[in-house]
Amino acid sequence: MATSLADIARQLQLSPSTVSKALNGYRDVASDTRELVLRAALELDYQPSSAARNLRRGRTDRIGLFLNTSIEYVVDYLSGIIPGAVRCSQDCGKRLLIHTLTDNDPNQLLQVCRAGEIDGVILFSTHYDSHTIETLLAENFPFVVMGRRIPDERVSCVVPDYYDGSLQVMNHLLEQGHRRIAFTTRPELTTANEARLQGYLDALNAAGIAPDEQLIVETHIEPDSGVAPTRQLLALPQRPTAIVAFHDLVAVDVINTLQRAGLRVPQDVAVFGFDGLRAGFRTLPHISTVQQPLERIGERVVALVNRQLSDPHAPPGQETLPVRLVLRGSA
Amino acid sequence: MATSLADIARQLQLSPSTVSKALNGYRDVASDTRELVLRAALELDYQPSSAARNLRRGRTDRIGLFLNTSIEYVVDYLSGIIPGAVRCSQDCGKRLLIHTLTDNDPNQLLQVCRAGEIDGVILFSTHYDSHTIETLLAENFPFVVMGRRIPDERVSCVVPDYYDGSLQVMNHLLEQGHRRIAFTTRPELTTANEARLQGYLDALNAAGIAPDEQLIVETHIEPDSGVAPTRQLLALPQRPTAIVAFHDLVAVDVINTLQRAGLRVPQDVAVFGFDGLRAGFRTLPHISTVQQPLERIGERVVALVNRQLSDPHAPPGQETLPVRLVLRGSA
DNA sequence: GCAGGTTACGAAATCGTTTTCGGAAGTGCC
DNA sequence: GGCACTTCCGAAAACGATTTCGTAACCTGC
Repeated sequence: MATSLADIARQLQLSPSTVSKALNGYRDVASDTRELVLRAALELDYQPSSAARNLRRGRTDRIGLFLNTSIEYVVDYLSGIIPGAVRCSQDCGKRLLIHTLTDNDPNQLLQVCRAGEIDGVILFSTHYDSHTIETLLAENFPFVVMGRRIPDERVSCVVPDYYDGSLQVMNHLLEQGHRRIAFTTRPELTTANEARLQGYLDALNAAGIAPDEQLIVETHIEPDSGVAPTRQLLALPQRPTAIVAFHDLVAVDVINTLQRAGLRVPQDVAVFGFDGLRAGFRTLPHISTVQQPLERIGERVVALVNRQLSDPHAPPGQETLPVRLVLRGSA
Repeated sequence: MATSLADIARQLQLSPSTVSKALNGYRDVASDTRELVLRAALELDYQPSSAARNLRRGRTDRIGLFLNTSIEYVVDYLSGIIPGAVRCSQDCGKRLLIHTLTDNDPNQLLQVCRAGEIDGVILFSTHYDSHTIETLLAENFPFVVMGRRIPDERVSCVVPDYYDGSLQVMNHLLEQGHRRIAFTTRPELTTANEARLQGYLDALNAAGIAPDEQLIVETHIEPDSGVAPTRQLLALPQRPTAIVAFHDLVAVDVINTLQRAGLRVPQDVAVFGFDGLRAGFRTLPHISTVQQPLERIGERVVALVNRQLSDPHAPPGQETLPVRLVLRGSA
């Protein structure tokens, strides 16, 4: 049986109210008694009942994040985000909790919010769901979308500047003299996708190069899904001298495939990825990439949730964070 | 403001008790009223306050898992475990929550347990901590250790059969005619480590081969940490024809390094990993490995926690799950 | 009609905190 | 001594659900 406030009160011949106030730093307590209480609490390993406290206070000081099917890049991305998010939560006096969804049921998210298990929620781009967002807005529940820009000015979100990243990559390659630059893109139409592709096209355009449709190929992030597109590119009569993958995990496939075909990276073909996940260190050479400020994204996301928590009327924040070219060897 | 039991009660001219009983399936309620209540609850999007319910019931139906510094292989391992763990929790009527530790403070784990935020906890091998375990035992708090055997029969744990896995790998390689087989091991002395090494030695011994100390090298799981040991092995006057890495992520480095040195995998050097993480699909060829039954581990771990929850006097369970050789190309 | 049983509901206690409010004791000042 | 003020503490009311227990009302069978 866990020790309660009443236990301490009984032992010290005090009332629970006084004990509570001593522990919560009310000025309402003599410093002697506070000393006593603190000592007793420490001695008894007292930890206030989270349920009781949450019930009474009407809040939990917890921020939730939902993990759906454990897609590889989600987990990888998540682990990049977490240090920043955890640090920021701590600074705000909150704790970050990762919830698992059974069957990826988006309703569970709403249930958890309505049950008051968390005060605010971070929405991962992969379970963007307009019904969820509408409901959260309607119920006035604090939330922030991470990694995707939502075309609704009432929702807060934090996104990396994919467009600029794409421009940076292209300008770097163009400066190096590359003229035939291939680009892999996702089949789905997301704002991130569009931004990357637009950067690619704009950069080519600015350099006076007409885009070649054969150099734009589609691929997924599944294992090996970058292999076929790479082979396809190599089979072209005039093969590209650089390949920009929309994600580091795809770049891994690209590099492996190139090397398998006897080509040297970056001498024969330069390769770029996006995101700056740890997977980029698992090839030789390491992957040159558009580094997302992962820790900072985690930090800002939590900060925006926290702003909504401390001021219910705070305006939503839509933040675009700068990305950074990291040259590691593959380009 | 969220709707409460009282709101429904007021609307239907009933008492909160009756509403509660209707929602919780007591036989104590006329089926007509139950209908009414259920309909009203649905209509009002009613969700019981988690805090109130937990407080009153003295339990949360939540199982916790703690994520410390997001080490790459931890996250990767975790994502393998989770589907099974989530499924099993759901079957037991529980939910799985992943907690983040600030500053990796093991005390936070105890605090969360004592605060009654969760009913039971899954201890990840990476934060094995004898003080934590002693305390949990002393306070009679349900927990199960995952991935590491604890030399204390009061502790439940679930581990893959590393020893057998090591034997299987070695026997496979020996059958293929390999005689000079290198083995990478971790500097730390863990039971898993010992088991793998023992399997290696026993298999060599059974084949009448004297172990060569030069073929046993130490390495970490950091990016590139498998590179130097591989080069070291290649520099030997008589280089090994097979390399067994203690982890898939190390095997990635090994393969990259070999290929970089112009050697073909598996023709010139065969490579094995351990664990069967997705990283194994990110090389060409894919990594042959000792596949852990990840989903099943997740499932059993939750099942053991749940057993302790439903029967406080259930004996601890120490389960060793069989592993399986998966040949994917690198050996 | 009446004892005994069942059915359907509500009153009230309870879980362990927090927080408001009131009051006793002490202090300072004229 | 009286008044105002501060300091410290406790009583008690919440928070929102669950659960025990009591009790009307209704049935059933003799």
